[in-house]
Amino acid sequence: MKNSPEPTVVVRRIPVWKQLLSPEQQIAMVEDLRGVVKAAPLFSPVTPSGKEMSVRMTSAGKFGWVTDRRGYRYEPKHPSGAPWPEVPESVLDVWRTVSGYDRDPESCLVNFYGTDAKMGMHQDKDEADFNAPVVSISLGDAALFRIGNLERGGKTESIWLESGDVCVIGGEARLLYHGIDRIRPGSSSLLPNGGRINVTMRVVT
DNA sequence: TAGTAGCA
DNA sequence: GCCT
Repeated sequence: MKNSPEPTVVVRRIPVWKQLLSPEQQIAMVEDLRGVVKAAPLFSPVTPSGKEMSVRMTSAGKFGWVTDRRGYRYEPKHPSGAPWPEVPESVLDVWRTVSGYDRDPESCLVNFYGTDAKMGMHQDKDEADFNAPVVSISLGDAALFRIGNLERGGKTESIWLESGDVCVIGGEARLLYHGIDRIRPGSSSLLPNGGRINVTMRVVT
């Protein structure tokens, strides 16, 4: 992969590389992610308030992000008790290309969005060190990504993230509220059954 | 409040 | 899209 290319666009201090991954790289990554899901099956997380999230998720790496009535946190094992699988090399390559960070990620969260899935506005703040960025990879159907402010409320900006796009949430943007408003069904043929995969990598400790 | 529904 |  190219070394530290310039981002295509920057939205609210979040750099976005459109089509950083070629179609061939996207296909290979999806194949790697199928291996992750086989070892650590997708589950439907429940928020601390007891509501089921519309995305299904799993993780790879040393820690995986989970939520249930006990709260949001990183855990060293899948809810089944099995250890999380290794982060695929294809995914790590993206981190090393765009993160600008020395340490490798300790957590790789894999979120699957069906046609109707959404993600409400939130901050990523379950990590110990906000100096490390969050790197996000989009695969499959396009998603409307909304970026807000350091506190709830106020004006927001949106951008469509398409298959192969990568963005980095770091620096001054690290704690911005953000979310996914909707998925555009049929916008990609990468996933035979449609939907979107979002892969996010983080340093957790 | 990593949620939802309702109205326009 | 805006509101909560």
